[in-house]
Amino acid sequence: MATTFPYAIARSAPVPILVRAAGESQFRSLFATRPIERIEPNAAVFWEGDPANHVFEVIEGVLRLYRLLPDGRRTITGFLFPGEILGVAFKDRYLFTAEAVTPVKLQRYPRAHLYASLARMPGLSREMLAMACDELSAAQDQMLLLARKTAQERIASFLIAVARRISPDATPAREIELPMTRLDIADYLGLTIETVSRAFTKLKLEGLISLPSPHRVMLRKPDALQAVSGEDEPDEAPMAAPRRTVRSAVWPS
Amino acid sequence: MATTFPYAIARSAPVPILVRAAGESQFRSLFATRPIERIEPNAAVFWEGDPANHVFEVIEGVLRLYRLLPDGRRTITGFLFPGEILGVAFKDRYLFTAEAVTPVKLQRYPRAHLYASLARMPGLSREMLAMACDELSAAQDQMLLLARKTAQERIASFLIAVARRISPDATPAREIELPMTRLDIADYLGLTIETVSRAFTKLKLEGLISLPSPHRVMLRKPDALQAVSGEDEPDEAPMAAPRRTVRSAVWPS
DNA sequence: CGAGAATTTGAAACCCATCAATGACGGTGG
DNA sequence: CCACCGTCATTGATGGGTTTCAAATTCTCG
Repeated sequence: MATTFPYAIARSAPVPILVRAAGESQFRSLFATRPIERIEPNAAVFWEGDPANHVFEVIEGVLRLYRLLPDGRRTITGFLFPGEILGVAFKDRYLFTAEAVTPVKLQRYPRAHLYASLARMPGLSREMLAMACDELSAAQDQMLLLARKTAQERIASFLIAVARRISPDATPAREIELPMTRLDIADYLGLTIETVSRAFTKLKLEGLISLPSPHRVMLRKPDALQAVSGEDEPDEAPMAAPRRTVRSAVWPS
Repeated sequence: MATTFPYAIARSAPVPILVRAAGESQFRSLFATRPIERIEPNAAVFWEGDPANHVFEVIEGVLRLYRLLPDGRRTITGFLFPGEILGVAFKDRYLFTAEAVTPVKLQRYPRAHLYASLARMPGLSREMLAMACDELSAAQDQMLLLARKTAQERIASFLIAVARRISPDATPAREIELPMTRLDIADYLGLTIETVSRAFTKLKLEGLISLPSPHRVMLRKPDALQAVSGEDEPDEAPMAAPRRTVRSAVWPS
């Protein structure tokens, strides 16, 4: 399809948008009376480019959200856990494909109703903006991970993030389940399955984790894992790195 | 700072948020009466973690937005061009640092006023949501680029994206200026300056671009460039790749 | 228990990063 | 005016982390 240059850039065109978000909210109250639907593993909730007619709440199970390049290369932009919300698009088409990793239960709410609710519930749009912001923050974390972290750091970051995400309270879980396959993890972290596997093995040999089964991980030394993740201050920083930028004259004004 | 595990994950904590967006809008009308401020190259508009007290519109020049890992590794999450908007946070702190690449003129608007305006201007929150969605779409494109594209593909994608962005009308510019340094480009694309430079040279040798100067690029074969970017259908796809996922029972309902 | 799928492990190749040196500008001061 | 100098970009040589290709092993589930 030799699309001529100007109008091509296939994916960033008039595509849809977002999103995922969790929380207690006016938002979730919308779903109260909706029937629960079930999806089998590897079935899609919707495809990238589908008309974005509904928003969804995940009741049970895990979803993966992904985009593809035309030749099939895939990046998983995120996983969705119970309690999180999906499809709050503000374009008319979905930005990505959403598929079930495990058996999933979810509720659906029509976007048209959502817009009506926006008028009625004053806090709702604010809430949706906050959700979009959280999403963006996560996306930027992920960009930093993909652009600059080593394989080992990516895996460590991933394990820590999952541990925090699945635990309802403040203390991250010590033992986590990873329902997704190594391929899913690889496509999420910008690696191959072999590299993912080797990174797990290395962390295991170093005693930071153990793997009772491929889909179950015990975090034996969470703070050591945190250190490996690249998010900690490096030990040796005797003198602070000098800022290379100039303080702006703008801020004080 | 050996933060104990639970509360660590420094960056995704209660940090701030967003954003960038362009457009004709109610939004931009807010800035009408504001004085124009000037920033010199490499000076910061604000730092990651600063209280997010203002939103900004870029009048002239280019900004870079970036995040750092504690050890100094950097990822530029985006560049901001004239007409685009910055700092529409919905947390209380900025998510990233914003610095001038070139001499920049911008206008500032207090966020507190913005919230007041939200009540007065009904379309505004909708507009802001749309902006957040565009931003997210761009972020996901970038994730795909960082996770799965080769150096050559990244550079081609970047050039095409800039050509589209700087041209007000629909037809991308044939000749573009890149005010940012090779290091900025490298940190945006998850590469090193050497790899960026070699990719430019290779595209030049292949006749797809020419480089009158390091900061000026002529796109000689835009559609060939598009083909290199990885966003085109690969030539050889005699039979469509089989979908590996199952059509969901959910959608038709 | 058995079969296919998923994961792990191994060996080799490759792309990009790193280290190093040269070249091109742009601004400054003699 | 032009040599000097610092910064940035380019080019070269080498090395390493990850990918690719391949095979063995383990897991899962009917």
